[in-house]
Amino acid sequence: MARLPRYLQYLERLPPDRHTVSSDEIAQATGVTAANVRRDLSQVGTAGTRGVGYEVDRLRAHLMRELGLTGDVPVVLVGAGNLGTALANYRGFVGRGFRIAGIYDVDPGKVSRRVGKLEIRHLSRLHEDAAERGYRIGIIATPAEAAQQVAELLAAAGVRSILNFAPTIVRLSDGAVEVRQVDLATELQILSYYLRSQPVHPAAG
Amino acid sequence: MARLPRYLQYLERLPPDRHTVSSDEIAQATGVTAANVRRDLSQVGTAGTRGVGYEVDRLRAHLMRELGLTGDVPVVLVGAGNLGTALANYRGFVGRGFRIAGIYDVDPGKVSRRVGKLEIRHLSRLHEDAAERGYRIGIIATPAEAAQQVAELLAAAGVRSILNFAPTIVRLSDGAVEVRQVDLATELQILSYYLRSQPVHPAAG
DNA sequence: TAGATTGTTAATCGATTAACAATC
DNA sequence: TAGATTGTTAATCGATTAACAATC
Repeated sequence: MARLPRYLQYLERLPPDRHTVSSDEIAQATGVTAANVRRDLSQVGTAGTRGVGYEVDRLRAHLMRELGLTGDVPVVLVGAGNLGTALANYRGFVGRGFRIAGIYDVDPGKVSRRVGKLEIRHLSRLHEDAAERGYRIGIIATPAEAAQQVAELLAAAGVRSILNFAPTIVRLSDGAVEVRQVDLATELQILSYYLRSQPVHPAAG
Repeated sequence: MARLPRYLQYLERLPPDRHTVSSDEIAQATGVTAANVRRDLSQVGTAGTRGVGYEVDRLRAHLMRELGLTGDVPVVLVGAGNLGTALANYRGFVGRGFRIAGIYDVDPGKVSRRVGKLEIRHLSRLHEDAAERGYRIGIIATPAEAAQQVAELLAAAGVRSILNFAPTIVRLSDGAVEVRQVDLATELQILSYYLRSQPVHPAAG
């Protein structure tokens, strides 16, 4: 269920003195209906208390377990350009159970340079490193032309989930690999769709 | 309809000698069912030819018009850190109808530096610039703490669609502003959910 | 004509919601 | 007890799909 991470995100911003939370509060904060929140939570086996709500700590722990965020999922990043570097430095991952455990590129000008604490390694080392470091999730931040090939390398290296930022669709025949496409231009196009019928709006407010 | 951009993306990668395309081909390439493709296309008023398929050029032009990609949508970017810089340089926008028309930050160390052809401007100038440059879409690439306030500034400046990369949920009371959340850690968490029940997989293949 | 493929109907499926009994 | 809030049922809604007549 794609909403669980949103609930978790909300819980994590709650002040530490909040001990319980109601489905209605979660709903308000996340833009979901209260009935839907309760349904989602009961579906993943969370127990609230009638008349009281959900215990924040237990709910958070439960959601993290449910999402497989058991502390430390090693993530491998391919592509050390602008976007790759930004992702490697992205603060949002810290404390959410993920750790960038390796960065790869094929550009000799980039290989062996450092990004934060990690040294960029040549892509040819991906396979051997994977066995050792146990990469579970792969991020593709390469140019479009390289994405398909990188996806296949990642799959062959045992990665079972891929997040693709390259502006191209990658297809893997292996059904066991989950691929999520984050095409930034596509996101803009979706937004643009909503602009469609709106008049140009002068600066207001 | 959030699938239109995917169809368009597929059409754009087609070799120039392809004159027609069938719903089945689009379906295969984008991972949607053929019936769904036909339904989507007919819903936006595209006409195919029975027994032949869709004319590529006409379909592409139609989708672009439908998505409001009439050449040049000015996009404003707030936050000139790693992620903001990466976004400003992102190749995927070019040729997809978008143009980063302004970059803003509040850090004096960044203001008036250059990113590509653009000079980073102080956020306090956003409102006046907006009237002049007609920003339609805003991208938030700031730290989480600043995101809500930036969203409000953007809305007040007349921006009607916001893409938020900061790892926090922003809420705008103004229903006329569409906000899309692209939380990178959330994307990973969704992937992680699919890893959940899978055994750790040794490097294969 | 024969083969291909659209556009659309009708059936199905799943997700959402309102509502309320259960219960703290 | 009275007020609050869950968990779940049943109704609703919308999206997906199979299937096929229409038609190139």
